[in-house]
Amino acid sequence: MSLYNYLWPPLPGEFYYDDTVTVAKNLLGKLLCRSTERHVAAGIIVETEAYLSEGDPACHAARGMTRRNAPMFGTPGSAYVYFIYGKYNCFNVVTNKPGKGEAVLVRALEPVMGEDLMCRLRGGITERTALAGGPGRLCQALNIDRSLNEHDLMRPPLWIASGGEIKRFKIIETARIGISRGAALPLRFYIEGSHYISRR
DNA sequence: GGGAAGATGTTCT
DNA sequence: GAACATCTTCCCT
Repeated sequence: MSLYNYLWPPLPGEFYYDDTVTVAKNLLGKLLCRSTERHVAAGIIVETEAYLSEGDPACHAARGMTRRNAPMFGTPGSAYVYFIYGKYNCFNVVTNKPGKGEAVLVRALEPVMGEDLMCRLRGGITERTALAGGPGRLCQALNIDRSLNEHDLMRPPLWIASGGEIKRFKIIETARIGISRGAALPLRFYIEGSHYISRR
């Protein structure tokens, strides 16, 4: 148990056993925390997308379980990480109920700690808005890859904490980004006015 | 500030 | 063999 896990205790498991749209909204303003041997990096979640098992053809689980999407059917509060476009990883949080096949894609962070580490992992990029603004970027910045599949997000080296000190904000709902099927559904959520989201 | 195009490799059909 | 929950670079206005 690291010092930072004590300072930023993980959200309880019940948080994730809820309607996936509700969890996607509730994750906004929370802290995604990553520890390594020597460092801790963390950022405020400012943008998410919900992927549903019913009526949502864009969801990886829409056509049943495969080897890739199996972690989506696991325990709410565990990680689903997949590899995309030959280069990038995307980080999701499993939600709802075990076996349901739903998840929330975390799309953007506002860096709050360990920016030096994020900068290095991102190949020297220094603009704060580009460090973790985008699902592929935030996985690079926090060194998240498929080895963290099914990781329990109540424990280091990757956990989600309450961002208790974050002030009130309004949630904007839009269509999701980068998909062809189910593209009209309003399942993307972000913090109004945030400069750190992936796209306007 | 925005649009187009190419890179890249795993997964599923 | 096609699709893909993306990013970067390059060129345009």
